[in-house]
Amino acid sequence: MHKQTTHHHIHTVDSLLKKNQLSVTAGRKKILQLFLDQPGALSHGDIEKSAGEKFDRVTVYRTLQTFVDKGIIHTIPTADNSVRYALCKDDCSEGHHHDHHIHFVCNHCHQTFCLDDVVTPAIKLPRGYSADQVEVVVEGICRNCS
Amino acid sequence: MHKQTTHHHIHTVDSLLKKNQLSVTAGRKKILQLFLDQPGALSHGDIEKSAGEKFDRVTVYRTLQTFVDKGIIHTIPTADNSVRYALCKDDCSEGHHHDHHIHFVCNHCHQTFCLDDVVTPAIKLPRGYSADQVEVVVEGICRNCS
DNA sequence: GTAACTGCAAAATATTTGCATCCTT
DNA sequence: AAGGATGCAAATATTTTGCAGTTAC
Repeated sequence: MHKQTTHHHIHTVDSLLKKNQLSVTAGRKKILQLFLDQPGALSHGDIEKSAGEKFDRVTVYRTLQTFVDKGIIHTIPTADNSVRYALCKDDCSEGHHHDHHIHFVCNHCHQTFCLDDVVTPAIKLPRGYSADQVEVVVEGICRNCS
Repeated sequence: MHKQTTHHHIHTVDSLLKKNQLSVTAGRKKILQLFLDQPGALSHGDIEKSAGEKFDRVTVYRTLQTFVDKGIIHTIPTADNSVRYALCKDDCSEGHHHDHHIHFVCNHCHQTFCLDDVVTPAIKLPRGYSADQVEVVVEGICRNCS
């Protein structure tokens, strides 16, 4: 007699994908795991040349877009051209991102972090303007580099 | 006897270029004038297909980069891929941008504005982090569209 | 089995570089 | 006249699209 196991292993990655009605595929699992394995944000290039893995460029584009659409990850605005993605930890849903935390770009190690504990401040806009979303990106030196 | 005139006409565009030790060329004047002529931000594409003008693509790239380097314009961080530029109205200098205003992206007309009167709020960072610059981008509906 | 996902090829876009020519100072 | 700026050609890089084969459910 062998030990009973549930037939669905509740890996975090799997459940995240299932929760969003996405097929659980090897590629998606690996890419999502990359986000979970580190605290920062990842660019398309980071993922494509990820250690040991060899992801097809197109699959990475499509996977990232799918994750953004589903509210699993979000893009981070940066003054330079680069597009970076980070896990959504707030209550994002399909078509609606609600990231109320700020983003921090370290000028030393060049990593990007979501500071989940720092809430975006209220902005007092001039008459006539109304805000849907406020994005804050702070540049400076991160905890690891200071 | 004729009225005395200075031999350097103080056109805004000319003086801006001279102040930054740049040769005053037709292309630079026209591109800089585009920024002065409207309140929003411009993308590379906006400039290239600017009404009536036909700018060489490469010249636009080089001119924008030159202006950024000199602190005449600055890039605006956006969550989507697009790169947009706006005039620096603060005290920017070569190699150091100091834009303390916020940026506003209208979800209706899709224009980007610098709200010069809205100062970026102070952000209280967690211990260990230090800030060099704070970028705020607000998305919503602008005055003209509301 | 069927719909969804992936990988390859290739198209479409965007950006950079080299160099000869032209313009500003 | 000399150095910088421009325009063209072409090299690179980035992103999108189509389609046939594969995989998840």
